[in-house]
Amino acid sequence: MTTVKERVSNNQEVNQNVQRILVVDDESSISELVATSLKFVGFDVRTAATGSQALQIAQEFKPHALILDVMLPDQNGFEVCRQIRSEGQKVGVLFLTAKDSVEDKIAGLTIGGDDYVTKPFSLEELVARLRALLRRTGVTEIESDEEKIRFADLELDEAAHEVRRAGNLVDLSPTEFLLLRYLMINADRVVSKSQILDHVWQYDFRGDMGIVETYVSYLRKKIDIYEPALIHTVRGVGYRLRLPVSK
Amino acid sequence: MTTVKERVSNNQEVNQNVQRILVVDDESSISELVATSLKFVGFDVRTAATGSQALQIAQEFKPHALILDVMLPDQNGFEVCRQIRSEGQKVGVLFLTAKDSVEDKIAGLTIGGDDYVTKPFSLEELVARLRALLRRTGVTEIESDEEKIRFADLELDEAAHEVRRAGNLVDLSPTEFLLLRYLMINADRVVSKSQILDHVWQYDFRGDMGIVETYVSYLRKKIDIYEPALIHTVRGVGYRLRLPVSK
DNA sequence: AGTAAATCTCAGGAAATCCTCAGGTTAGTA
DNA sequence: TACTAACCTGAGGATTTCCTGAGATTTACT
Repeated sequence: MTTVKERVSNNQEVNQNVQRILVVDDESSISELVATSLKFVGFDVRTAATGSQALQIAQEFKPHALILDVMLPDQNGFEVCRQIRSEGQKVGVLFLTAKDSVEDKIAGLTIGGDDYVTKPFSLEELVARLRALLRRTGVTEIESDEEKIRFADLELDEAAHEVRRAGNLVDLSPTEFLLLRYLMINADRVVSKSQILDHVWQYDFRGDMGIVETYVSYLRKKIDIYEPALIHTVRGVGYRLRLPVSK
Repeated sequence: MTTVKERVSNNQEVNQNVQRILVVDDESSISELVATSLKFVGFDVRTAATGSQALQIAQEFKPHALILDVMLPDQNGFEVCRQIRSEGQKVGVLFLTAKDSVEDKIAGLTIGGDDYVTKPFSLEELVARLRALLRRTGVTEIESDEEKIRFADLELDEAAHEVRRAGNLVDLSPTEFLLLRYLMINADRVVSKSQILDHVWQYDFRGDMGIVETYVSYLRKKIDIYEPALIHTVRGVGYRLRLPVSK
């Protein structure tokens, strides 16, 4: 999450040190959204709007993973996936699919280490799934990522989807889990309610920010029943995970 | 807003060393206000009143960030944003929106590194948000910005939204925080009450300057209970943050 | 279908913050 | 010293923000 500065956005040169992701979706609003977020967290990203364009870019970009809309104007996502793989490229695929489309069909087709996410998704979730996929498919040369995030006596295990406070297992709902992760990733800095909404909730959520308050409240009842309390509200600004200060 | 004379207002030449901001708002009072302030703090600024004009200017000006009213006469701000980005320009966007407008709509759309500020805003806040945005989106080549401002034994941490005096945590309300930041940014120079009002309070505040006195008083009770006092009043002129002089 | 869990809306109450006001204090000046 | 303008600060009411419980709605699973 920290600091990967990519200066030349449309640099055609392939950056060797960073994981490369190719995002394929014909809705530019989606691919832009995803690309921006992924760049922000440190990936090297390209986008394509069609299957054939994706194929073309993949040849020279050699992505570690694809984020691939199942519905594309020229051909379907599975076909694109098959073609790219038939060229010998070892690449994990994260499919994007509409909620109402027949999920089982996708489930059946996402074999191997692949995965899928339904639209609309939340950015936190997308990134988490992508990371898991990269780990699973082992396309990453970098052994960097530990699968646990820690803060104080809090421990969040991505792989096991488990949270512990002072060793005690805490049972969280999916949304609570995403919220806590977002807070932990941003430990010690204030995050506003709209930032939380943007990252934790699905991108088309239209409710008001009260729901963030509600979920913070839920979270507190589960993890801040232990001492000391870690979730602090900064009135008029947002929330912040922090340890009590010395004085 | 007081008096910042902008000399080379419509200089078409692009300054390469300074971050370029394009301000888009159809109310000229707003865009002027914002432009003047940003120029004053060192940005290279252009303004546009419509979406199409913004697009046109963006092409040659290549701004690092946009400050963009959501409501524009010809098209809405999101559309403008999308178009500029679709041309491959990498820009962060700070949306301006009326307080009562449907906030949820914005929340959903300002993903990635973007942010939004509701009208009426305070200039201090706008600039702070803009800086944070530039840091986040990494469009700035300058890695200079630490997220802390220091003066004497005072330390103001933007990210944590925390203030310490001699290491001791000081709890400030949002307005107190903005006021202190303004004083710290202008450390050692006198700032008048109307300057403070212009920068710290929302631009439509209609109360009198007594409120500045009140808040200076609040601040003193929180940070000048320590020795030596740092906030000094310059009678008939304003306030000034300074260390006692040796002689 | 039926149940349980998770999600979301809503609204009352509590608390922090904001702001006005007015009486008291200080600094400058005659 | 007396006067005046500028400034300080406490009090208190208005406003905003936040918390939380309760219920409606959706989703997942049997």
